[in-house]
Amino acid sequence: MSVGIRHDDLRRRNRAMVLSAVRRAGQPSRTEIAATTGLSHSTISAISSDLIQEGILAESKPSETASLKRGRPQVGLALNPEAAAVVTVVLSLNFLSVAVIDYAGQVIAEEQRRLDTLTMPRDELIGECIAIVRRRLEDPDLDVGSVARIAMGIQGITDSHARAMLWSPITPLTDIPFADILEKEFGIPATMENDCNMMAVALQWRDPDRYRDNFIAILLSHGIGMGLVLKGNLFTGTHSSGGEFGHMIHRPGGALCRCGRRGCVEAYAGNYAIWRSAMKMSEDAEPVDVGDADMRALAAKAREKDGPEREAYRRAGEALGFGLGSLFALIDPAPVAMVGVSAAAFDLIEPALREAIAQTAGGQHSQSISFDTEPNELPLIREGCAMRALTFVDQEIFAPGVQARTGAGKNVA
Amino acid sequence: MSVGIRHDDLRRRNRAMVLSAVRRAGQPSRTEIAATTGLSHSTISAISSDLIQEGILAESKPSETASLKRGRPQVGLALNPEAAAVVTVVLSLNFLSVAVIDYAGQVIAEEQRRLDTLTMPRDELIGECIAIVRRRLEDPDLDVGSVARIAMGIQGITDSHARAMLWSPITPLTDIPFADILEKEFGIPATMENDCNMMAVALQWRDPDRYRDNFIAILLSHGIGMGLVLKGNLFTGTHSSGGEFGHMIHRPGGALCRCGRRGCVEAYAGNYAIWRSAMKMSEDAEPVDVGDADMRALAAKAREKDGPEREAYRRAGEALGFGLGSLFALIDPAPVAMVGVSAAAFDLIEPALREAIAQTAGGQHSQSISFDTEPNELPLIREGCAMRALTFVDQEIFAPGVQARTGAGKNVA
DNA sequence: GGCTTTTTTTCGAGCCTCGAAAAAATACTG
DNA sequence: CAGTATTTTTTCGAGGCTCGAAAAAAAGCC
Repeated sequence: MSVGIRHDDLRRRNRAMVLSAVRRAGQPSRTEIAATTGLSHSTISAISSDLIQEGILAESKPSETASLKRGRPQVGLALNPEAAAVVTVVLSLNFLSVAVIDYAGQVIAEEQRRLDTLTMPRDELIGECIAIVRRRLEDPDLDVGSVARIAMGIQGITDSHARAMLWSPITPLTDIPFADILEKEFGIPATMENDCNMMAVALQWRDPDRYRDNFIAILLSHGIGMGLVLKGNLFTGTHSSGGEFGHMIHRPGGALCRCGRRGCVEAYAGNYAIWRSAMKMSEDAEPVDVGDADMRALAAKAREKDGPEREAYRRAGEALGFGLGSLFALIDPAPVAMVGVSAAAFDLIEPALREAIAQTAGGQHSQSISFDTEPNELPLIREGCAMRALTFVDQEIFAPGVQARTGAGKNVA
Repeated sequence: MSVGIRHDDLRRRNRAMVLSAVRRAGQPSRTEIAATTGLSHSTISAISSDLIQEGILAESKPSETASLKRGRPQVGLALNPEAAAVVTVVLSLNFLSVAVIDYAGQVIAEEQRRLDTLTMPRDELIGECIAIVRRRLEDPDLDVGSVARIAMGIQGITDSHARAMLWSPITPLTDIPFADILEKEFGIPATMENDCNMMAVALQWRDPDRYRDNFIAILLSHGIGMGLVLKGNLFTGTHSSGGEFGHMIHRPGGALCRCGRRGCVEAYAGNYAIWRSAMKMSEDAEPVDVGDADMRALAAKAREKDGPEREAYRRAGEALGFGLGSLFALIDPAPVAMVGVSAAAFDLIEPALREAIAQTAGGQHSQSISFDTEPNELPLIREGCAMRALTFVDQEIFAPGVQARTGAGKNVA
């Protein structure tokens, strides 16, 4: 079934380990790396010497941190920003943004564009994505040859191998193999990632103390999405990106959901559902797109006085609470990050949510369930795409490292 | 974070790989092992020669399979039954059973006992478990020294490290660290496993074609439990055994569940819920224990004519269907095995189940969702415990293998 | 300036896996 | 029935990798 470990895998994996340690720690010394990886100093010395020679890592003068301890000062190792670059493409409702990011994770170029995703024909949508990437790649300031990976993020369902968009609320089009399209167009390996998964990846890098092994990122926006990290790994479905929290069933046969079915969590907690409920429209009313400004105004009104607006948020909280309760029955409680425009209204949602979750098996330790909010999802998605692309480069491009150095590897110097 | 690969890990892992290949294939030749593991013939030859010398594997004469092909006949490698033994302990409602199993997986001794688990005090319950194991271990026919692992399975929630029973429907007692208790008593490493997880493990060994990487085992009995295998690995919660499918919320504020909460799937699909509904009792009625024979009679009645009995199964199917729909929204559809006494009534459950699941996002490809039934859960649980214990021996006891052979390892012969 | 302390590199030993070739064990062939 | 072809298994030397110990390097301390 799974495959044995060949001898050459050893170096490959340990190289990846070292790169991962450097990316995580920033500027660790060789001694620190030896400690975190459990490998011997000699091994770390050999591997890092290789990586420096190959231009992947660089020694950094620790200017002020020195002169505190006695012995030989530690030399920090850092990622060489010029070792490679990656491109992120984020496609969301009526909005396309692209960024070029160096190997150390710094944004070195970006471009954003409004477009009408809902009505665009297939060719045009694909064309826009290709064009915006091409413009960045043809930027004369940029060393095109060093771009080693493209990571595209989209709101909606992707396949479990991160190759294609299967379905998305931002367009009626389905099954667009963006990863293959971009690879073919630019000859650079690409992936097509789910937006909420990328939010989770970004949170793991942003705040590793809070979001390390088990946590949940929930997008509260027009739709309801989820990115799930369990035991340190991003959770995906067996066929698709999975984790469609918004389409768990809250009330069988209940309110009409954007997906055409009834009773989904999203049909009570999505922006359109909150709006529909606040406007005292029927639960069968066709979902409409509500702007962020309108949602903020709605939240303000709900805070002001009791009424249908406040009730709408209460019902959203209830749906989210019972949904989380069912989720927690499966995976046990974990910290939650609420992301998106309605996360800014979490004060209106939280009481009913906590009340609902307390009525579920998953809410047994409801006081230990923590919530954090982040209103702006786009930066998170881009950050997640960037980290995903960079760790791919670490592990798949720089970790084999054998085909690059033709023989003259470690015996020089 | 995760640790680098040391040089000695290599042999250890590849030994484990070989043992795993042999356990899976039965009597593979060295050539077959080389093919499945991807290791070279020389490596397999060296490792298997070690394992044979250590008495873990044995060559087996392939009596009739030979004389079909031309060249040198393949020599089958098999697990040496006497290399070790494991003990399984299965504790279920009013029933305790223990078995001793040899390294090749054959039962070599067993004992079963009825006891009143619901009223037993803590010391007595623990005492009975210890006593039954002791009786088997002190059997003069058995080589006690070779017992390398005890795996205990119980209906209920265990912790994610498989050390303790946290909660169980078979006893009002909570938080019994059975694994520690057995280890202390017998000086043999032990685990405390969740019953449904063991069902899933057993199915994976019984029918690897059908149940390989992604599948669901659902226990339809007094309560509703689930064992989940995703991407080839048993799924567990972050703190507990997790996968409490029966306590996902079907109808917020709905029928009274055995867990004291309302609207759980189990409160509609557990034996007591079906019974309660068929007897036209209130949804608030306290759950009662229903015997297997009564359930079979109820199913017979439901098959006979339309009426409250048939309606009760219909409602159970609806709850299971919406629950599966929510589960599939998270993990995508996968084959399902229905286990337990009510699995024998799956014909009564299936129509409503399929109808419900078709109304959910997870049921999008409802025709591709397959169901299989197995009325008897106890043999599955024991089998799962046995395989879990045996693979532990493969990987943790026989795979280091270094401390056992003092120097005189491979250079002999 | 010598001594202490800490980090990093060097060096030889010990394993492990691999590929190629040899050995072993059987069926086919004339 | 002896020789040949075929397939499996073992043997052997080469190449790599990691490790521990010792050496080297680079500071601060007195």
